[in-house]
Amino acid sequence: MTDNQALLQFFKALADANRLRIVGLLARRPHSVDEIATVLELRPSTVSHHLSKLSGAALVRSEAQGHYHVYSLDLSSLHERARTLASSEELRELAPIEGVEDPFDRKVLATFLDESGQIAQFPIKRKKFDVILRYALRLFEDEGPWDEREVNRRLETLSDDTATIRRGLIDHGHMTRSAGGRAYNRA
Amino acid sequence: MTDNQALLQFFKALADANRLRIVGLLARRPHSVDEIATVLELRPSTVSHHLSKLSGAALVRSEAQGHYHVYSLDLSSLHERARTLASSEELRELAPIEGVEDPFDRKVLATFLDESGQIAQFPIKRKKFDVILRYALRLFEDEGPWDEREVNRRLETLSDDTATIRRGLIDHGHMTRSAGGRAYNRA
DNA sequence: GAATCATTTCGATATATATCGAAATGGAGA
DNA sequence: TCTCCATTTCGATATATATCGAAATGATTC
Repeated sequence: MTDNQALLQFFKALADANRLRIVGLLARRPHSVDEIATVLELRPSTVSHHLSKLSGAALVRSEAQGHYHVYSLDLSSLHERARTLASSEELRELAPIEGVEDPFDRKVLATFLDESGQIAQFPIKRKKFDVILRYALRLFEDEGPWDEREVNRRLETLSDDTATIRRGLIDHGHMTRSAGGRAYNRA
Repeated sequence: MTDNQALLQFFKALADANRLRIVGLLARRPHSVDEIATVLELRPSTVSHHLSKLSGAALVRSEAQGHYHVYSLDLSSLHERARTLASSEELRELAPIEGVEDPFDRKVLATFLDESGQIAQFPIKRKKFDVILRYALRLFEDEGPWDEREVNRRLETLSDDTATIRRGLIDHGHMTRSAGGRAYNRA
């Protein structure tokens, strides 16, 4: 389950009028299935269905007490989601970068690329900068070597500051230079 | 449209994978319908459908630019909802108090009553305290007068502190005493 | 171990809605 | 005014899901 799937499940769990009413009840105190069914005038089986959706989204937790299952609200989960909604960075990650599987890479790219694919800002941390560099390497999957003008031409699709990327690719060992520095190759 | 309906609409708007992706795109920069359709590989009519749902929840706003309609994310609305999720008081209001129509009264009762109907805490502000008192008056809809023991017996369903309510009912003019203070009547 | 009780699961049905193609709309530019 | 273009609306269809009653489950109590 990816983060995005979990977030979707969260919203689906709350996208129902009766489930919102259940959350409202549990926000006051824990309730059993039967109590909820009585107050909301629903069948126990229906309430159980709703609770399983809320539980799947980690919004509620249940504890067995005698014959009853007592459900209570998981506030920490709610607060966590509230933080996501308030964070522009996390929102950007909702639109995944095509073809990047690794979650960390996705997160970094979502943060530092704008939607047109341009690098909005270079990461300071080496590990994150490396993600950008590996992403840039995708532009060089054909047979090398390439001269500096060609390298620049391709890197321009990522940023005006081609020099920073080019230097990074060399310094981080993703590319090597030969022919007296005039020819670039993949490492 | 009540607050709760609006909140439901908000969650429904976000309870779809493609709409979450659209939000992710708009979190980076404004997009036209056609751009979104291209990136997400959906028909423009489908994207338009989604945008109208997001717009109905006040999550996005659109501006006409030439032939294009440019949609952008309404962050203030998102932040507002994030605050709701983090507020236990607002969550409690999701389960309405039976038979109370006035929105202000509902809010006050949701805040100061626990689900068992007990008064969790007495409001300081006179206006809110008055809501509680009017709620307490529901216990006296039959023919009076009632003696103090009877008044207390009924008020016990609301709070152990029957004296505070009883005094409030007199002081705020909802009830009067007669027969030398031994008989209580509705004002 | 048997009976009881709340809860869950299952099967069925009705409603909601995501998606598309086609047609309508409405502005911008000629 | 007429044309063009993106967008929206409409109609149709397929999928998802809310709800219920009945049956199964599982734990507690006698």
